[in-house]
Amino acid sequence: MKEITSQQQRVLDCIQIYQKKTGFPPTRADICKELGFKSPNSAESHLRALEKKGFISIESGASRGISVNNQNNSFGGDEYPVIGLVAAGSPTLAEENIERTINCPKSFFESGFDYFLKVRGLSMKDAGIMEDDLIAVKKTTDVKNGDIVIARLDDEVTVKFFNRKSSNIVELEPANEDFENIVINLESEQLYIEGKSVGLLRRN
Amino acid sequence: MKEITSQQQRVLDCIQIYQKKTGFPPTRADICKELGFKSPNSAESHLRALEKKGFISIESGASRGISVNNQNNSFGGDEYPVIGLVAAGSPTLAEENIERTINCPKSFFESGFDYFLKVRGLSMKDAGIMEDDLIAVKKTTDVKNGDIVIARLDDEVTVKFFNRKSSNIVELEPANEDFENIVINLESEQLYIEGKSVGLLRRN
DNA sequence: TATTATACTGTACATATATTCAGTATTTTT
DNA sequence: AAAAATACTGAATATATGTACAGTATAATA
Repeated sequence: MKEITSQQQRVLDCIQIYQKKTGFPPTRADICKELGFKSPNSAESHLRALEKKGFISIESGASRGISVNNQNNSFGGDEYPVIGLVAAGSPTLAEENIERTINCPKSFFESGFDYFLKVRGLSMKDAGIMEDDLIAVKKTTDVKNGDIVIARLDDEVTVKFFNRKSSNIVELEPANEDFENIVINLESEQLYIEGKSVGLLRRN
Repeated sequence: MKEITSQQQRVLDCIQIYQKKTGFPPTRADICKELGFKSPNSAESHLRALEKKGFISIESGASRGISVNNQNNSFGGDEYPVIGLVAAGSPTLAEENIERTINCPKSFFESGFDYFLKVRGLSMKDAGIMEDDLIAVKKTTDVKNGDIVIARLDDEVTVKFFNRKSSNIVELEPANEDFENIVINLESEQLYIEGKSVGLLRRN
């Protein structure tokens, strides 16, 4: 995605505001009216530039055939899979593990996310994570101490605080005094970081 | 909102599916193509019926000028206010209390909701409600024992479990052993139920 | 320095599109 | 039994709209 100019940003904003207000995209003439242009070709040129840079798609020949390529704006939503956290087995995006999907804006959780993970057990209850809560998971291996991570040891998947003690020692810490820390020596054990928690959703 | 016929429902579904797929509403011809009609007037008639019944709005003269009147479908979202839970004062929807808004589908929490309430303190921590969590609040006075309610005593607003002991006695129970139950005698004290929690949102 | 991208005005036109009119037939409501 | 709503086909048309062409001017890039 190339850089956007300030005028192109104005046009992009205009499209989204118009769509939010009316329910359908603007025509070239609508954009001109909103932004004070006097020629429909002013809008046309900006639209072509925005399309070239990947911000929008234009359906040739179709009136109002503009669609914003929603990357990280809050207009429109997407279906996110809900994956059950089974005691054994990796929480892959394989279809058999998807319980259902939830429609949710892409930018709902700050840094974006990939799927929801349904929590089993109370090992993180003091961090406010209860049974059946849905954790918004961002797939990444870039985690810092104190992050709530989705970790996999062999086939055991677990949600815990991440704490790197030294270059070879990682501790996975629960938030419940009834559970004990899991100490992993990276030299003798395999630890997979599936991702980290970027948010939480609970529905009563 | 009058009753919808099965054919009109097909047309309404068609509009929403088309919009989700392309980013803009269909023309009469598009609807015909999708549903197998041979005359654009078939679509036109259904659109007029849907408009008359309040399911859609049509902008006269505008191409693709159809907008679905989103009541409780998951297409498109709305801005919901986030209200800070101040120690004293009612969490009204007055503008000065709105910290910001969050774009979220209307049907995101099952029974619908009216606003988000930002939590202060840890009095409900054992129920998994932590500081700065956002509770999805549905404005209602219809609460049952065990519901998490937003209650107001004079100017003090609090989030607690609701428990009616008898016709005159209500207990507001925290989920934290460091806090004590609030016992209210309805004969001598005023209790306002602002609403109840229908969900929770946390962003790391 | 030449070229490309940006940022417009203004005119023109083919076609995409809404919309009306004229029918036919069935079902529902009054 | 009459009227209104539903559910279509088919043709016609005014206009809404995308889009190309011809310019002008400035800033950024090669």
